[in-house]
Amino acid sequence: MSQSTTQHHHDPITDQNREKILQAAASEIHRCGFQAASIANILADTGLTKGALYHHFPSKQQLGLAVVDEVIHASLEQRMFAPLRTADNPVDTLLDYMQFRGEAMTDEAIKLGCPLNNLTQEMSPLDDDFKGHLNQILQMWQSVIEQALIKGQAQGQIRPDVDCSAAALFIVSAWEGCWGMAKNRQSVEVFQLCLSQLRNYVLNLGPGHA
Amino acid sequence: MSQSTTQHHHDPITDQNREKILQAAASEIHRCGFQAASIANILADTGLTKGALYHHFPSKQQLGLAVVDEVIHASLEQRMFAPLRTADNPVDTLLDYMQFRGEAMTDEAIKLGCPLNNLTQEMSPLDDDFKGHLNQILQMWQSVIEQALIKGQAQGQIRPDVDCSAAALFIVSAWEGCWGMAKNRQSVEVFQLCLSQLRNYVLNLGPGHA
DNA sequence: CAACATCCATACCGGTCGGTATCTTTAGAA
DNA sequence: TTCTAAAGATACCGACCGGTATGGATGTTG
Repeated sequence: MSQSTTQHHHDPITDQNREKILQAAASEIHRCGFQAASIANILADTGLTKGALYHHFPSKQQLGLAVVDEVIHASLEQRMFAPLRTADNPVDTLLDYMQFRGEAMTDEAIKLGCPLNNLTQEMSPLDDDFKGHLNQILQMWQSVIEQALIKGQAQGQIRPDVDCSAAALFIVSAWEGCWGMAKNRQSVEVFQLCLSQLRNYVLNLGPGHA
Repeated sequence: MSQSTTQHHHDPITDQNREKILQAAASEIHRCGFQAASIANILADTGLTKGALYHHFPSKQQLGLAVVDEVIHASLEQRMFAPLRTADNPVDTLLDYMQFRGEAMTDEAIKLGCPLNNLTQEMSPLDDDFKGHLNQILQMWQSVIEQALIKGQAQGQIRPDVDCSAAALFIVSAWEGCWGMAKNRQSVEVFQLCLSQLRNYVLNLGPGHA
């Protein structure tokens, strides 16, 4: 695979058109959802045609799954999971990240909603492949937060009696719920207000809040 | 309008076919979402044809809005809003209702998700009419819970420093979030576990948890 | 050069969609 | 009975969908 840069087969590094299609698909899916996402619109954004798309992806479903893995999962991994894993003080890192996400949120992003949650709500009941790939991301997210809370317990920031697994499950759930509520209201203030309540929940996991 | 039972025009009481279409549409939308809901499938369920549907509803959008108002809103009003409004002890009523919903939840309902949340996530960015009608339900829900918390403050069950509006916003958000998470996992146990964490949040609004 | 695989553009297909025009049937009112 | 309008059935339309078959570039290998 990495024997030579002039290899005969599929070289993912220089595959620019595939990446263009992937990004356009991610944008279209984010706007319209997967089922309503139009192949024609995606191609219009890229300037390419169906020949290019169906050369790189065997079907619309596989394109969607590639968006899930290579765009959504990759973005969360880089922006959230990795920092939480390597943080010395993961609980503060989590709280800071929630604060940051609230402040950096834009009207457009609120209007369209969380890409992960959108696809989860739409596709989980319809397609087991989507459900599996999305589930993997959500499980990873929950796991990262659970480990952060466990590390917080070792550091005395989280009470020892807290069920870190259940708390992590709830944090992820409520986080997506905040996105969803703000999406309907189309208000970043609602998102910030809602997320600050979630911050309160996390703070209440600390000592002195028995 | 109510002058006579033998009136010449549209009598909503004896309009059975309209109700059949409405229920079939609610079911189809619940399964597939609004955009993917097929008029043909709805009519196949009822045994009627397009002539009947487009006699009672001017468009698919208006049919969808009727489902929102006359099925989803009406159901929540009857099963949740009204009991909370008239309860002597609305905080306990809320906690009991959360418990009840968790225990009475079925695999099928978890798989399909919350009808209100499904439509909210799908349609809010796409259609202002849907957004408005759904927003009205969510605002009502939040308001009912906020009033319950305020009444709880008067009864000493909720700390006086609690921001009941923000807390109600978060409760509704997290509630839908729990449903969404369980929808991906397709597990009633996840729903119950998640909702029990939300119960903990509400309990932490009480005295002795400063 | 010739052979070949990659990459992508074009034209086209069957199927489904929401919606409409037209007609028949039904039923209440005079 | 006769008139009238609601109620609903049928056939049909244009638009869009995802997918495919084909052929033409392009560039690498023998």
